[in-house]
Amino acid sequence: MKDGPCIAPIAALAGDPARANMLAALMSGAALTASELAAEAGVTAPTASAHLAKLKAGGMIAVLKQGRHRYFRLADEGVAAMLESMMEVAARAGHLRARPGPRDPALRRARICYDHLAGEFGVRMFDSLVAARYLVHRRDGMTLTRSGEEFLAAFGIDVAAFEAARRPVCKACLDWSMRRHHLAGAAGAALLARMREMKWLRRERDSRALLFTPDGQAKFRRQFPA
Amino acid sequence: MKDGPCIAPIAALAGDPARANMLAALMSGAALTASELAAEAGVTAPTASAHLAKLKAGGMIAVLKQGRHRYFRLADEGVAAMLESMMEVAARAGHLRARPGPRDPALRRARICYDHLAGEFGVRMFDSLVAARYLVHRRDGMTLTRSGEEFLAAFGIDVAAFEAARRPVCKACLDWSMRRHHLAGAAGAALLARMREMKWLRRERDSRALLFTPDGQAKFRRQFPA
DNA sequence: GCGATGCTTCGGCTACGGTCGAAGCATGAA
DNA sequence: TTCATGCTTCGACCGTAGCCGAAGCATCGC
Repeated sequence: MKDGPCIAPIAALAGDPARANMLAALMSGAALTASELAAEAGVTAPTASAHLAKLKAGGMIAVLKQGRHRYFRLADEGVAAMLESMMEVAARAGHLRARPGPRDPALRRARICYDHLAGEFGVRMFDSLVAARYLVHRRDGMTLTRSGEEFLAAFGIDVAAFEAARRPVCKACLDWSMRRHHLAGAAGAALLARMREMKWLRRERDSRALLFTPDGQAKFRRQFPA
Repeated sequence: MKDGPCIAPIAALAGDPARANMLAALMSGAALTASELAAEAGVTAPTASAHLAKLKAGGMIAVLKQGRHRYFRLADEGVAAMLESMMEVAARAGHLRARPGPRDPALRRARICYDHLAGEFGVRMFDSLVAARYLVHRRDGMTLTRSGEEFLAAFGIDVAAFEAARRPVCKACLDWSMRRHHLAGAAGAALLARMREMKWLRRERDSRALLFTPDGQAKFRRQFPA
């Protein structure tokens, strides 16, 4: 079995935390620049450059030169499928790990994931948006529908700003506590920001937990019916 | 995206060559002992022990104690699916990598893969055995049929010895140069051993290439028609 | 009981690979 | 042209993780 397609070098590519973060960010299907990926991975530009060169050499990502930017995306469907299956295994392992200790319930209910809402509330919002067809699944990710844009605008969000930002508008992010999806991307971030603006919730000190006010919770339930 | 199931530790487990070899060996679906896996990975017992402990901790493999042996197998279908998808990506990358430089043609034709025949000859033998229904696909691997056993016996192989050995009799091994399967496992090893015994081929010095004699090649073609 | 076998733990060595700062190329803007 | 931005290359540092030999536990066979 020394022959066969040896998975070690491929797996090793995804095995580094910095590269794994980059790949996870690219799972949205969007093409991101080297700088964006560096920020996503939490490393400096030189380090990111080295990582991206390796991912490229390993056939995991494809690059598109455009002006002085370099956009990176996953090489093909196969790579995306592989990452997906890794997430499945990781989620299962993580799930089992979470089983013994009933983790902080506040974190399970609502927490901040990078810059958007995760946990039970995050999953509920995601499901609600999908049920209302404000958000639809597309090849390679999620898309905001016309009615979805109107909904966000009515919610007090500057939808036009999404166009300006290079960041993907909608991104489904797998929730480690629920093993379901919640909304990431620019829209996910904007929704959380708006909720904080309206004082529906506040961030707990020194924690990623988000605490809803009674009033905020009621309004959330009305806005995002199960 | 800091949340989500983080794939890095999982991928890192499969990213080490020794562990990758172990996992690949377990892909047959069989349960193997620590010693067997150590040999498969080409490391000493202590090293293998450490690797297996890590794989276990990561939820990739399950262990079954039986007497003074410890049998290891893949934890679940999800892990197998993940490894499968990795092999797909690896094969694709390997294929592309092989494209530019026409690699050593002798290696492409016939080479030793661990202890069995790989390359064009290996694939041809595999296809021929399948076409004759000496070998059939089953859930989780290949099986030698009754007529297949008779065929091997007529070829001069001690089929009864397969039972004694704990090693899986038939195993399909993906060929990196052909991107097709060839036969591994005890039967694959026995077939190659018998061919060497009959002087159909010899191993090239300091290489994994196998050189067929003109006579051996003719007999091979007759024995394993395309 | 006693040795043999299978596996694990321990200690120490080594090397590979990730990391960064500084400098070097490109490309686009002024 | 000249400057600014985006990215890469270079050089050096450091930590982690793989590796083995020897010794230590278990379990089995006699």
